[in-house]
Amino acid sequence: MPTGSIEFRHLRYFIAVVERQSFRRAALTLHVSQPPLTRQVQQLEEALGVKLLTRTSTGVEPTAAGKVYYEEARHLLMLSEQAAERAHLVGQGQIGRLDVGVNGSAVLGAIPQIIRTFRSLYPDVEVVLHSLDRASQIKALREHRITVGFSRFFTDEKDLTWEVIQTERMHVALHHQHPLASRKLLRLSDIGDQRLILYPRNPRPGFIDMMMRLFDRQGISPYRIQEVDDVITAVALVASGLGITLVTDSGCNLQVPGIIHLPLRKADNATVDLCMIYRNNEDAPLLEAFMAVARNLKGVPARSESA
Amino acid sequence: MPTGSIEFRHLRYFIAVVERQSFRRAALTLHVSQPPLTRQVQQLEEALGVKLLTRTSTGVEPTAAGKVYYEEARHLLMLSEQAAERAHLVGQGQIGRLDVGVNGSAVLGAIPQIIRTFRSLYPDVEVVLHSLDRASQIKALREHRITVGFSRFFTDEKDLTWEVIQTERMHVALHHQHPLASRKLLRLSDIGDQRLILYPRNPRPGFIDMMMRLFDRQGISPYRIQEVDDVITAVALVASGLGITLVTDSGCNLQVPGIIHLPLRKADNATVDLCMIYRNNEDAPLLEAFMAVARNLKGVPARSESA
DNA sequence: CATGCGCGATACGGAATCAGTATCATCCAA
DNA sequence: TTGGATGATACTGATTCCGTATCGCGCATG
Repeated sequence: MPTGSIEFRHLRYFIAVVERQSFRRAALTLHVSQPPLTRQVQQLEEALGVKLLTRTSTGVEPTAAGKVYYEEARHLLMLSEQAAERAHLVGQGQIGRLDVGVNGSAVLGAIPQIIRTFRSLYPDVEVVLHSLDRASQIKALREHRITVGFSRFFTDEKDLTWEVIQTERMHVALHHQHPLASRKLLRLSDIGDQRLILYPRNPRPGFIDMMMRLFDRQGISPYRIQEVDDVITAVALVASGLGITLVTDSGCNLQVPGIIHLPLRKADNATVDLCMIYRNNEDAPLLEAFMAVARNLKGVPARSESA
Repeated sequence: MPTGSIEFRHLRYFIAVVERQSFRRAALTLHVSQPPLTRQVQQLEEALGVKLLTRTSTGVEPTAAGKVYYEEARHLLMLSEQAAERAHLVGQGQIGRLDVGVNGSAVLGAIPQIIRTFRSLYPDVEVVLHSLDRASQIKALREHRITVGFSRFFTDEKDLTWEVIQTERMHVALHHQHPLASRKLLRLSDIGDQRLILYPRNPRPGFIDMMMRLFDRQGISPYRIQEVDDVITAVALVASGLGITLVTDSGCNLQVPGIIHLPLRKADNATVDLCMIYRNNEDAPLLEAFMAVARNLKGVPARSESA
């Protein structure tokens, strides 16, 4: 039946007294006078209902219970310091866990480099990747299952913020025996009548719709379009000579035998963004650190990874 | 860089606020007003150098650091309670460790029963037996390696106390074909001229010297004495027909084929004590409990263990 | 045997801390 | 727009804690 509440002060004082085997000597190291030590240890003994020290004329000696509680008290103080240290580090974003939502196709781009750079700067942070499409990322953000998401574009949401991390130019991927393969540069009008393989089929609106808007802006109406699930399928079909497709800078990393990539002329503005989305007013140091890394990679071409 | 000292109060308040997700609700359960909670949590945040809670209009929510520290704080409070409980139990003598010094020959007597009874009363106390001769027990007591020792007798020491636990009568162990084997009762004078096997050879003074004093008191001078190391060797020699020996009540437990035990008449006062020794003014609840058990077994014949 | 020295325990006054009351700024909902 | 709830703040009273002075006690020493 504990009378008063035990506080860390009791433990600190008791430990000092045990270690110095004397109230007076402990008082010196603690920079307090001796009476408070006597009182605090008395309070501790009363709270525990056990005599912790045997007072002799030459000093003090812990009882059996005192020896046990001494070890426990030291352990508690150590754990308290560790807990404070841990909380501090988490607050600084030095340790912890960061859940990132990534879109299937965007993973090929700047994301690997962002994550690699982040992990080298914060080696004690666990980065968990969640493969989620755009809508799922927004849902996961609202449910706090992820802290940040990546996709090609986002719609405005009142509780979320998104920003463009990177803008990539589009390239045409075609078979090396294709009639256009000898060109150095292509324009959108060059491929309007080609058999176009676009992706992904879902979710809509998506990359396909962005491209269609680009064509539409120039009065071009592609009429031979095949929709597939992902960029890899598209490239595989191109390698089989079934048509041509459009890939980003980073999509060019997807090297497949028999396929060549030709840039589209700048004037066509055939670009696609990589966007990052997160909750408004999120006070997460890890997110701040991660966003700083991501923003620093702006403009760094995803292709120039010297492999 | 912690400004003030963290106390358990900070942890208790913080935990309540996190669990109730509100300063006001936490104040109700803690039976304090709301402002102290605000201040204590602020102090905690300042000491840790981290914001632990995000204050919203509907209540509070822990930050990443807050979640981590909440778990740590709960753990710390739990450990503190456990430490208090443990120290209390140790103080009550309910748990702990008791180191007992035993003498080789005395182990056959009341000691097994004492320890068995003690262990059934205090099942969570670890009883450690140390096989030490008389001098080693005294040394071990002074060095706090054991808490209590057992032997046949002790010399007075200013820092130690000893008391008689049990007094056993001596019996004569002899071969069943021995000429005296037909008797019901023997007197010391009957065996003065017999071939006597006594023990232990070391340390001196010991059991042999006690017996010799007994004979001397009656003007008997045994002249055919063989000293061996221990009671077991002595009994083995008796079984081989090489002489007779003297054993205690408990020594009769050492049943060997071909050997019979005959009591010595009471008038000869052929008895031997079992003594217990411990440090003066020892404030060890375990020792008190153990001594209580040992004293209660006084007069209980060691032989009457219904096997 | 007397005495000095060191130890922890105690008494009391002042300082620091804490808790309680009243109030404010803010946000959300009706 | 307004009412209700939230946490933060200012100020005052109460509690706790600490420091100085002193006591009683045990042990060593002359």
